[in-house]
Amino acid sequence: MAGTGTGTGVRGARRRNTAGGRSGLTPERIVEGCIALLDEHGPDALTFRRIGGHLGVDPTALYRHFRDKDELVLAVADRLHGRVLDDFEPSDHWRATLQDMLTRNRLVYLAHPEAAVLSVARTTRRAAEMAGVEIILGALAEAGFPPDEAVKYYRVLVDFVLSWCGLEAAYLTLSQEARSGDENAWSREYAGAPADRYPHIAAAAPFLPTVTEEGNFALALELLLDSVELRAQRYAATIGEQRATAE
Amino acid sequence: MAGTGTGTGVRGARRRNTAGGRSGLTPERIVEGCIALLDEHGPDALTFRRIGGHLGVDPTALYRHFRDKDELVLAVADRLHGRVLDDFEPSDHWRATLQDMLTRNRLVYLAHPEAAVLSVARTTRRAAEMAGVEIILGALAEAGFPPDEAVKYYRVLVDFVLSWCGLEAAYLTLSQEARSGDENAWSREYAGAPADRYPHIAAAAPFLPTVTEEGNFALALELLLDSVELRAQRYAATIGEQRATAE
DNA sequence: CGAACAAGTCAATGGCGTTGACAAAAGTGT
DNA sequence: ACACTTTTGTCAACGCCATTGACTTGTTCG
Repeated sequence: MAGTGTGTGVRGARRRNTAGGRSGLTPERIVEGCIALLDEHGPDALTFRRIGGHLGVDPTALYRHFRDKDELVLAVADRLHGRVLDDFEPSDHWRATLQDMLTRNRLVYLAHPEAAVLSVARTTRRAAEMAGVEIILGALAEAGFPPDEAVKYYRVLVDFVLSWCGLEAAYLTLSQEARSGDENAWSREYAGAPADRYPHIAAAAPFLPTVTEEGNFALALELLLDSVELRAQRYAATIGEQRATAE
Repeated sequence: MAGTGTGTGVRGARRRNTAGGRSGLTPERIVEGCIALLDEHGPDALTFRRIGGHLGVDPTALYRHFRDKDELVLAVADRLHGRVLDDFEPSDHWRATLQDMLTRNRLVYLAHPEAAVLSVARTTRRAAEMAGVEIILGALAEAGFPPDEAVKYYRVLVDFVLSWCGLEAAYLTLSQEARSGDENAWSREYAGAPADRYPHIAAAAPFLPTVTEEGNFALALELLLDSVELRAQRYAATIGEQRATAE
């Protein structure tokens, strides 16, 4: 229950409900500072020393508001998670709703990879998360799935987007050298693969760099939703059949 | 390039092809020690000091075999990749080949969650990785895709299985408290969701705990391969059409 | 007003990756 | 066998990190 950090386990016991101490430092201001720092200087900049410097405050002052760095990162993640649904409007077709929502989810997470990496495997159980689950389950119900079927596809879609974002975010948090090395692997080393031992790689090598991250995600999501839609249609057909034979 | 660590950039210039120095320290022994350490004490245990302690060697001795920690992690990752292919036999149908290989990939990674977390995001560009890529591209070629199409589905399938394993592995490496807390979220807090605000969650709640990790992965993979197969058939049909009209 | 306590500061701890200087062992050429 | 070069393990140190305990200062409430 990371919350805003106001609660148990914070240095100096419980906090009064005032608007900041003598430096005007609040969990909200800290989280905002962290996001600014992440956006400006990258994931490696998220250290207590640099956050403190950015806010004009002693680094250890942050411990008055967050128990440790993990709680701080989760608070940042919470703030971002809310943004996914901030101005989200369900579409009139269930498939468009799912596609829009999952795509937005990815964009928000990838805007802040450091927070994403640490939070994809966690369940926050806060209001924003529940609202998102409700929307997805609603879309699947609209597709025609009964609850016991819907939960299966719900888990597939959620785990898919979370894990995919986790992978992309982890990649973004790599150091610059490691990342450029990995990127060169595709265009250089795979292109130089011996055609006798790796014929298919040799044939595919020219096209490997043409795949973009956005296109890759879009295709994966499209493949999944295609299958879900197909099964929804089949499910509806068998239900209709059962109804027809029952009458 | 990075290879086993024997190569450029390693402290002390190039190395002779002897079987270890005066302590019998080799890149292979180091990697094995790392995996043992990861399995036993988790991902945070992978520090030069602890590796050195585990191998009975000065921590900085590792720099004679690996330029930096990144290169070491890559070597560990490739060892895992290699285990996926150790006794793998391609099936006679391309879909079975893909399904078997990706399923094996998951099993190997989840057997060493700590190592998996560190390696899923990396492209190792070593032999084992290339062999796996070749198999997947070969299966897609067998499905009827030309290289420029095959690379798209290759990237989808690989990124899917890597990211999925990363998420599951990250979950397995969470502390016991965090994990049980997250598990309770599904059965307790979601079950107690107010039915007026979250009607679909309320309806689905009883079925949420019935989803297993294995079944979840199997379903996701099945959905993806269904779509890939469908597109392969459609692609073959349009090619046949073009041939028919060309004659 | 004064006691209680929150909130910021300071100094210090131990761990991390990494580096440079050094010593000992192992190979190499004569 | 000898001097040589190169490898490879060791040692001490640097700067960074998160985190802690003891302090000071400001705020707030009885």
